[in-house]
Amino acid sequence: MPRPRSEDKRSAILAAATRVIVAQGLGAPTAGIAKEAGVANGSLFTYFETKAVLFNALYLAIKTEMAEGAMHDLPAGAELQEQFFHVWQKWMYWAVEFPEKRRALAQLAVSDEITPETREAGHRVMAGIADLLERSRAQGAMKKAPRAFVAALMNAMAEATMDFMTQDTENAKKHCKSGFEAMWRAIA
Amino acid sequence: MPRPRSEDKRSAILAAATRVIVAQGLGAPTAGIAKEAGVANGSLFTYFETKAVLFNALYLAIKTEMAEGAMHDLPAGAELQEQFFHVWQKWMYWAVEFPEKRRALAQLAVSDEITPETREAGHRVMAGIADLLERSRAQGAMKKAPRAFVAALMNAMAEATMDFMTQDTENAKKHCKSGFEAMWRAIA
Amino acid sequence: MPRPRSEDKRSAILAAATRVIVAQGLGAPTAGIAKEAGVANGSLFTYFETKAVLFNALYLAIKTEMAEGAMHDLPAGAELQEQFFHVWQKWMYWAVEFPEKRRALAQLAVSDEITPETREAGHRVMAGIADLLERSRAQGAMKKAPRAFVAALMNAMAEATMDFMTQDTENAKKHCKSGFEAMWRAIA
Amino acid sequence: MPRPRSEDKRSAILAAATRVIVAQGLGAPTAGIAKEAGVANGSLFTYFETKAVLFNALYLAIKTEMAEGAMHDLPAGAELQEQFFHVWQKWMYWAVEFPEKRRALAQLAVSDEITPETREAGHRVMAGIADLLERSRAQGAMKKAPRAFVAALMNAMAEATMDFMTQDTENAKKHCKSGFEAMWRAIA
DNA sequence: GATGAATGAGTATTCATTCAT
DNA sequence: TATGAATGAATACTCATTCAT
Repeated sequence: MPRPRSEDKRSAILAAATRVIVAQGLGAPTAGIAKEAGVANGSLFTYFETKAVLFNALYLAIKTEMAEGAMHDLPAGAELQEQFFHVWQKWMYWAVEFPEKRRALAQLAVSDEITPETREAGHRVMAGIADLLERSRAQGAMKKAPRAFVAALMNAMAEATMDFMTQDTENAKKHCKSGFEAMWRAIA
Repeated sequence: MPRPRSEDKRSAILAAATRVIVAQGLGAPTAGIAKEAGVANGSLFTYFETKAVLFNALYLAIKTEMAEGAMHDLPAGAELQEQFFHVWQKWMYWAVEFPEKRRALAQLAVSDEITPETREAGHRVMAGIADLLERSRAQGAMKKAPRAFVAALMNAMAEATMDFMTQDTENAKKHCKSGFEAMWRAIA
Repeated sequence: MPRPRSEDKRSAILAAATRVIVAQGLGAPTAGIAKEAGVANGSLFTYFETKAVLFNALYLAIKTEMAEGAMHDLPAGAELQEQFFHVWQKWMYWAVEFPEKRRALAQLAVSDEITPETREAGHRVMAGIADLLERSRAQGAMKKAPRAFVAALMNAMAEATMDFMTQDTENAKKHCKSGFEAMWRAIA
Repeated sequence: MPRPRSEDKRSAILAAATRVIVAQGLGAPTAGIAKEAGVANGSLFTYFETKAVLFNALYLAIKTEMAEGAMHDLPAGAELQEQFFHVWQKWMYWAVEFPEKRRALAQLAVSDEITPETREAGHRVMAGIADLLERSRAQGAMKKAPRAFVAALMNAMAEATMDFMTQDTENAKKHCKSGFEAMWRAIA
């Protein structure tokens, strides 16, 4: 695919979109995003054909970054539960560190602008986590439940935990652990 | 003695809004909602001052109905876990029976049109479920976690279960039970 | 012409319209006028078929009242200039006493809702003043100018004087006299 | 280097507004003005932020043009009365030549959309005439009257004269002179 | 006659996208 | 390629008037 000249400008637009979406929601004018990014409003459309394309790209970019954050430094040799907890922790702390990205992602996730293809790509990007989950589930209480159901439950619990950690950063560490344990009890 | 304001018409507008929101999202034109309700587009505004007021009213109406559905026929004398499962089941089946209401509610819930007051009222309406949860948590694995965190986890798991049941109605009953058990393990 | 039941209500509407027009201009909603008058919005239309009809009626009512105020107690036996000054004075003081009526009248006068017929009727109502003017003009500096032109000049000067008196009520008496003298010099 | 904002387009919008206001009043839709100007309806708003801003700009533009018309070719060395008559004549003939501009100005002048700042700017633009008037008044019959009052009287008489000249163009010249003389008698 | 709910045409302004420069 | 002016479709809400009660 032919990339437009400046990768910097592309990133600036994505970063600006994140900020603007958090502040004003998905209804925010593209002109505002362009301004925040320091480019002319028409230029936005040389990097992203439509607003929807921009949103899909942003969704995937944030989700990718989140997954990479979570899988970073995975202790491959360790016990399964320990590996999972490591990932969980990185995941949660990424969310606490980049609350704007997470909030933008949350808004994008419920939007009907995000296509099934983009959502599918989002899942693929999370494959590492899904794999851990799969191995944890296989012998546990939910061995008979469909894996997608279990994944949905884990995700839901992860989101709830992130929310709580972000709201009450003082006790973030405690909530992180307690959320993980609840998830592990539920699923493994 | 003019025509009195009609409760029927109010309900028709709420019901129409539900359908239209599911089909077109929150950006749907008020004119479309009015048409779907069979009233003139100006009439919508004699029942709801603004679009935002309509959305807040709808959010609360659906949430109230959902809570009433869940708490219906509660076996007050039974064991705690049994009571909770009863409520859980009614709750899930309400969601399966009225998927449009649930989808509309989900969209409204993430909208920034819904005021904190409305959200607060929504919580009050769910007090019955919150109370059961509270009693379940008090002696269990999460007795030290903040109740709001536990409530958030339960809600998240409930939503995930509803989604799954709605997607795979054939096995709805199984998923309902399995979701409840996971929740109970996690929380009680 | 068949009069509606209550003359009181009709007057209340006219009075309310005066106040509302001053406060909000001619674009003010009929509903607001009705409310100010203490009647239901539909009732306004049993007294005045349309908003334009109401405005025409109000224009004429105020103009009539103004003319009657001006011609009151005319000293029929006196010198022409004295008679004229008497009328001028009454006219100006009516304007100072009822500034709202005058402001409403001013707005109505420039509106294109007021029909030529209504304007014509307004002139007839001012016939007494016009007659004095005519007698004053006939021998004076403007004896060759069309009477309508002279009337227009006098009116314009009268309006300017009223404005000034209303703005600076402290010196109203002085301005009244000075305005009259200027008019007399110009016209007689 | 995008298309620069076009001064022509701005003027076209002002000219179109003049015509449309005369034909339909100040309530005329902006879409109509845009169409008359030959621009898209959104374009109107790149030149004037709101309808009110457009109206204020138009008021000032017409008033400026009128003042410039009146003060053109002022015979600076001549007698005061002669200078004044020169200005008066130019002023009146400007009004006769551009009756639409004058009618639009009259409508705008009574509108409450025109801000005090704009009115103030309008006065400044007429400073040349005000100055002549001031010099004429200083030694005359109205030397003791407030200058604002005298200015108001002159303006009122000027407006009345313009109206009459426009209505009866055949005798415009005569009315022009006769109006001036009346004004001079009244004021100087 | 009185009421106020019902009607639906009407309108300023916004905004994604295009395009002349 | 970058710019920002140009475009015109889209939309919440208002309001004169009508009409059921």
